[in-house]
Amino acid sequence: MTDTVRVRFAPSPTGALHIGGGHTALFNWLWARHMGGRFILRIEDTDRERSTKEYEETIMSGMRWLGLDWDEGPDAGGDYGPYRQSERLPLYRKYADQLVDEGKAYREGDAVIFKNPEGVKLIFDDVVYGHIEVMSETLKDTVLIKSDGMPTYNYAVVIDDHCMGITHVIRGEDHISNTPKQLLIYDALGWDYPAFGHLPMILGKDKKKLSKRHGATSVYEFRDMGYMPDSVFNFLALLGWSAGENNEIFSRDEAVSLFELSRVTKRAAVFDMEKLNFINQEHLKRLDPYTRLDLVEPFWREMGLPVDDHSREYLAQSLVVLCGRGQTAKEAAGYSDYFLTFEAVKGRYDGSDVDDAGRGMLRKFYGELLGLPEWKAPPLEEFTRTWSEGHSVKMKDIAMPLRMALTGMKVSPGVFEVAEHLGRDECRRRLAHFGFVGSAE
RNA sequence: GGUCCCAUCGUCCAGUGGCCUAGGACACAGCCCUUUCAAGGCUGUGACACGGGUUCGAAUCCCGUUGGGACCGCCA
Repeated sequence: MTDTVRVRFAPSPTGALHIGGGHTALFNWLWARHMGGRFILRIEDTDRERSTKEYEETIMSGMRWLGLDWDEGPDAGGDYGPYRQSERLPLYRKYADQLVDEGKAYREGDAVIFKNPEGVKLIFDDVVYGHIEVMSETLKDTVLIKSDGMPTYNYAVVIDDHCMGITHVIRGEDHISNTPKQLLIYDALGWDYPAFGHLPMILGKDKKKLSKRHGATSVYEFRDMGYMPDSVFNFLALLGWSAGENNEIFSRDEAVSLFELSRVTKRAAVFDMEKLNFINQEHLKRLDPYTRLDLVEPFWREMGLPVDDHSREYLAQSLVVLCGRGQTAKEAAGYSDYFLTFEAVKGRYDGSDVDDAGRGMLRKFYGELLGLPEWKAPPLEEFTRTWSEGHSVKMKDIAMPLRMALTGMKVSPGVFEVAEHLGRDECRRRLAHFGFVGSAE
């Protein structure tokens, strides 16, 4: 039991779950699950100014959204709690006092400061970056306890990782230069080092560290844009790791079984929206219609469409007809409004692009079409093809107006599939509205 | 400035001394399919930063150069 893997994600609750934080959490989670270990959530709320309970909540729900469940944490409990640093103050105090007593640290005002030794070679073998060594004289004295009684990051992280039995410290590459400082504290306390595995940074398109300037950066923004948790998960997992040469679209379970910390790459990765779009579309395609419906429905509602006027069956089938069009649930919702209401069509199209001569032909054709015995896509298409040949008009000259009248869009799924799904009566109603079908005369 | 890290197509990855005239994916271009758009199929453009070594042999190892990045807070 003592040698099971224990990893942690230790965010500070000073903002929503950032895409970089999500990446770090994800890799920790993958390693824990792959190894059958424990994934711990620790809240590093030692910045009294900026930490809030609300952000703590936001971060946790962001992780839940991504499907990263933790075994120990502020809400989950565990044998190594408390899991909020603000609640572990006596512990930090205790070791700080010990360090002062041993002459390894000194007090300055209310603060406790670690005395930086000289001539010590600090060495660690990073699971990802390999052998790294730094001489202690390149470092300075570091504050352990701040004047307000709170521990600093570099100190608390050591105490907690040790006391919580963390076996692998997996975090962003920006912490590599912090590691030697922490090593000094491990040494001073006579503790063994955990294994360290630093993760490559995630950059924006301009190759600068990802920030708000790059648009969406909190995982919630991706949810709101219509991305699936599974695809954000998949995409993030691909930043700095690969599951093998021909395996880019995968599930959580597949990632868990394939993941290897030693296969993580060192080079910073650029966050590429295009790739995320592709991955999301792939995951969307693989969904069964009703699950897809659950994803799209909120966006239809957001658009003010009459979702409740239709059956679940009809709505799900609408997405089947849509057939993978749209890279996000939001796009899919936007591409399919005409299935829910004719109003959307009327808002886009008024039939004025058809001249009188054209209208005459269309009335003749649509009149016959609407009279067909079977209202199914194949016979509709078959009839249309035959008719267009018989009257020497191009297929698209009679199919396109139909598309416009039915969907109000130049672009849609196969128009006969759309017509079938809409039903004969609804099609007649829409065609009649634009005068494409003769009212009695 | 000091310390540390990184360096393969525009982007994400594969590649761990010979299988590499460097492979896949996204994006891009063309073609096919076709009632539009997607999807799908096919084809193409496109990279080992540079210079020295080591070696019979280097994208892979070593050194240097250049270019990026991180850290150097009583932030985390």
